[in-house]
Amino acid sequence: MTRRKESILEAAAILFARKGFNETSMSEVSKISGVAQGTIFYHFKSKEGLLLAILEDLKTRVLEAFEEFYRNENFSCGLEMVEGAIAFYLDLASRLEDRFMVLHRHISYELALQNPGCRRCMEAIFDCFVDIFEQAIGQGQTDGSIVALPPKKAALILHTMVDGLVRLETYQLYEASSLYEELLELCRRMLANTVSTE
Amino acid sequence: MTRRKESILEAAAILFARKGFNETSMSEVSKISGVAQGTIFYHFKSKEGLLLAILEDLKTRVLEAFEEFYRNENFSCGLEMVEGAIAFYLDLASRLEDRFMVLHRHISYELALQNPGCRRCMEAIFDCFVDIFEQAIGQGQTDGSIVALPPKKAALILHTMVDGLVRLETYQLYEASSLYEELLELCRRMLANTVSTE
DNA sequence: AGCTTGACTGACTGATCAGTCAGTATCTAA
DNA sequence: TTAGATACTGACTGATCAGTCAGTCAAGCT
Repeated sequence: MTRRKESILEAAAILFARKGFNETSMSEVSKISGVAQGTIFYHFKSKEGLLLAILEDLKTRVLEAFEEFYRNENFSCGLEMVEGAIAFYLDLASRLEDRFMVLHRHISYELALQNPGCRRCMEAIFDCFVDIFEQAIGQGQTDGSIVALPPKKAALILHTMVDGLVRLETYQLYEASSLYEELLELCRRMLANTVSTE
Repeated sequence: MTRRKESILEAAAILFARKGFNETSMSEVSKISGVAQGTIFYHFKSKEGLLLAILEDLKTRVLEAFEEFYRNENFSCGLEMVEGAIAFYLDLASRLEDRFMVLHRHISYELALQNPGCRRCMEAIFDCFVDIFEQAIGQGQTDGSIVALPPKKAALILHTMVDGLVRLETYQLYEASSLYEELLELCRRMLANTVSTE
């Protein structure tokens, strides 16, 4: 990846995230990235191709972070791993704020509907997120820290909750960070196995 | 409200919901609504004014539904009222599917940032949703069916969960309706007061 | 030196779109 | 009946934008 290509990708990600895809013109991307407009079309075949490249790049980063989470995994029980997964997710969303905003834009879902490559990419990202929660719940059910419930469904709901917090932050509708402790507490109550297995 | 104006509003709501605001041209709105393009600008001062009118109309409908919910309120305890509120929200989102999709579009939040009237409208809708949950939680804490926790924060998280389910349905990422029972169960565990108050 | 190639440039184009406007039709009330 | 108001029309305009293309430039090879 040349430096030029990277700076186009970075500028486009920021603009698509903050202004939106259709609200951003290629001449703006060229201005912000400091690259001539023609150069963008030399590296990316179209505006949509540029969006796809941003999503592919995000997929790579998410999968890397995902693997790191498992490598450093060191939780005393599944319930604690769920808490770790929530913290991991929120940390990732904050570090990759602009990329998550692009991911949350409708345009990405619309592109996924008409472009199989994009759909595979979006699914990989989404599956990765849900997987973390599902693994943690599965482990918790094995070690007895989490109550019996369908792991996949609970993982989807968990992801929805945590991602909702990220959305609240994005839209600045509420001081979302102040909800973090509450969210953890509610998730614990939601999942914790209160019946002793001994 | 003339019949012409209504059909413009209806067509625009459907198009803005399914295709997006910037992806919909005024000539499409005119074609679908069966009204000349000039007529749209006779009734609405601009394309953004049309979006604002859709949101104002939604606000009216939501506030009406909200009042009806309270009128028919007949729950044995606060926890049951929370369940009723979740059912109410999902039913409303399904009946007003297209309007909710418009509400979920970034463009609505962006318009709210630059147009105070739009912001007041969006806040009224949002507050109304969170209020239902907050009232229910408050009642549950009074009657002892719901555990002690900050009602506003818990209401925000509840809304996030239920709205997340609506989003899953919109994006067709998962057979979301199959999550309904699970969601109810998790919310019950999350909020239920397990300590006897007697 | 001469040749090739990949990176890069920015002026240009055809298409699209929001919004305008001059004019027509329909209604209403005196 | 008619004058004025309100509702409606669709061709038109100026602006914007994605994408193109003819050509420059520098690095590497022979």
